[in-house]
Amino acid sequence: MTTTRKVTSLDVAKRAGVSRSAVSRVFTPGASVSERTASKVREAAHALGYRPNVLARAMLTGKSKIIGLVVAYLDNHFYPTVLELLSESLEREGYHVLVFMAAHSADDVEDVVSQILDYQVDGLILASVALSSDMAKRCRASGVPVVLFNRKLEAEGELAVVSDNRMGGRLAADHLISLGRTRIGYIAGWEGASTQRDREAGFMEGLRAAGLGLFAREVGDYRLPRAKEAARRMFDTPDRPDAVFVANDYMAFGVMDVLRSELGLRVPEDVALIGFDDVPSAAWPAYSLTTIKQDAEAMVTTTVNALLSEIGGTEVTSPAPLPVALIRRGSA
Amino acid sequence: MTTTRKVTSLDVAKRAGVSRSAVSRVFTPGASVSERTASKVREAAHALGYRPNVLARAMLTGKSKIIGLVVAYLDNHFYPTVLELLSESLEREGYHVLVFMAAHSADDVEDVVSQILDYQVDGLILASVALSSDMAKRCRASGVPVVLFNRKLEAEGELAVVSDNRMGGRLAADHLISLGRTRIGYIAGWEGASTQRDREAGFMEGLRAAGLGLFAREVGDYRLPRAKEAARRMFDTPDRPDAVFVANDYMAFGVMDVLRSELGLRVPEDVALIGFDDVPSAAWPAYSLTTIKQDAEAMVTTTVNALLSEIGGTEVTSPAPLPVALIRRGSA
DNA sequence: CAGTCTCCTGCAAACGCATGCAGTGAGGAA
DNA sequence: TTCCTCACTGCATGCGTTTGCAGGAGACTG
Repeated sequence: MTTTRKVTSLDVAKRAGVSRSAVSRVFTPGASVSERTASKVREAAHALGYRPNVLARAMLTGKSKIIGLVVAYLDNHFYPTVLELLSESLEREGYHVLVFMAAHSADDVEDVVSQILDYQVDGLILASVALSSDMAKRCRASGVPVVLFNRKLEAEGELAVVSDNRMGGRLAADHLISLGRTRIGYIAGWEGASTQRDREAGFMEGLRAAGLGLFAREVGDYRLPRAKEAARRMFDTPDRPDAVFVANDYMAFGVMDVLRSELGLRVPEDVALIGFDDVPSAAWPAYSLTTIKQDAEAMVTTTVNALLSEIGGTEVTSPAPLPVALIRRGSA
Repeated sequence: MTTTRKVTSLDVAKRAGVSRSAVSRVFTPGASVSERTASKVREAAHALGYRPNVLARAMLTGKSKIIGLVVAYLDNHFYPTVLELLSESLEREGYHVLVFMAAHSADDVEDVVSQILDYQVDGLILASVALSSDMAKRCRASGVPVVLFNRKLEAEGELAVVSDNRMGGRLAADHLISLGRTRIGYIAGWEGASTQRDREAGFMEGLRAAGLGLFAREVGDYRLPRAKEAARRMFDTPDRPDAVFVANDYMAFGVMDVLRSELGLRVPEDVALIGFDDVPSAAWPAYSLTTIKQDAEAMVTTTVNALLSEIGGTEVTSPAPLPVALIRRGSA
């Protein structure tokens, strides 16, 4: 193994016949260098294969150009999409994404956030995961801006980017009601999540507005197996709902599978089904899932803007909830 | 904004009445410290909220404890799964994952790899993406071990972890033949990928062994829209195949959608369909896709082991292709 | 009690870079 | 010519750690 020694700015400096400062300035946009030395340096750098060491620069400037991302559920296809968008968007701004997987326990999140802070990240995005207010404090103490993605914290004034989940729930209710359904059920997500609470609240509001009550309720915790169990409990009985709103698409797929494959029910004839998120596979004909669309792109753009502003020193407040839309497909 | 100043090892040292070296040693496993000072330091550190700066440590030791991951297709559900496994597995070893999205062009990969190297990563995993041998050389020059995940490079002796794609293709062929199908088609992935080539080679081998030729061939490039177009070209004709092997599950879903929803064909009665990967949704009843299972967990474990060995200085050679298995479901 | 060993500790030098400061030279104005 | 300005450059310092080295203090042996 010909472990070639690492090539530093000094090597380039020597080869170009200038000082280390000069080569540093060549790689620092906006610094004062003559075109003559710049080209000498560039040539030497290229010949030696030199590129500035981001870590060393980070130490000095205090800016690591890396953003920490905590994420929990990658099996819910919404999050891979978001990750992809986020990463592309941040790369465009010269940042990169350090990914941390969190189990769902608060302890774990705590632990993970500590680890992230060790990397001197310039910012922190928490997706699908909440943050203890204690932890939030520690982040602020480290001067690391954090934004919650698709989750909000009631108590604190934490920066959060969310869709209008309440309106989404309302749209779902209105749609099912407009279809003439009356025995309407709800399969909830994880009760600790603000998305779950808001979607349910909006949904209930819609039912109430039509003078209806909830016919049945189960909780699926945003997990596939739990959602399927929930569906069985709710529908494997003669006195079953004729419509159901499921708190996200991922669970809705499982519910639809149970309805059609296990219980032999027809969707939407026997039961109308509506999900939330509009993940790509919701559009696939095998499911053709009617759903409430969250605009992932807008959410990501908003998140990145907010985060970068905050990093730039601008005090920023949580943006308004982003609009959602009913996407009518075959299932309702 | 009460931008609390960053707390350094010196602060801790002063508070604990010791030197910086002492606190450093407390946080360096295996260093020589008395229990007495260790506890003093730990207490001071806790009180001040001190944690060692990973970046500073990285500069000195040359080990950043971060692994670069380049990935291209996150819409193919195989890769989110892998990312999750990879990240968890590496976190367990004290590493973290810096994610880079690559477009599919070689230029872009080149560019992305350069960026990664700037971060002084300890290792590099390239998933779903190939590497020019020139780039490989540069990595080796930087002393950064790289392993290709689910892709191999014919030319170079690059470390690569792959399944036995050839055997997978063979299994697919054998199975379709055992079903009595004779007009058998193939929808290829991106022709630049070794997975595509190997799967097709194994498949052809199976057909030949049964004295059959390929009835039809189209290419889907591992992209959903292209796969659907390919399916239309292949099946929207009276003289159509009675079975088709699709180079991965992601495309197979699209193909099945076209067959059933657009062309009104029955699967498997009219056409038997078999995919590759065994992504989680292949098991969902709406598709119930017969497929060749790649053992993602084993692939990840193997990858991590190889990478860590290489980082540890052990020269390592590409492991043998990992076993695959036919998963019989409803589609064939 | 002297000598030796062991264990622990602090000093200082790195790691690779950015940046304030002072100094150089060239060019322009008077 | 002289003085000032301005664009450029190098020196030296510092970012927050780790670590080789040498010194100090006990502990142990004889």
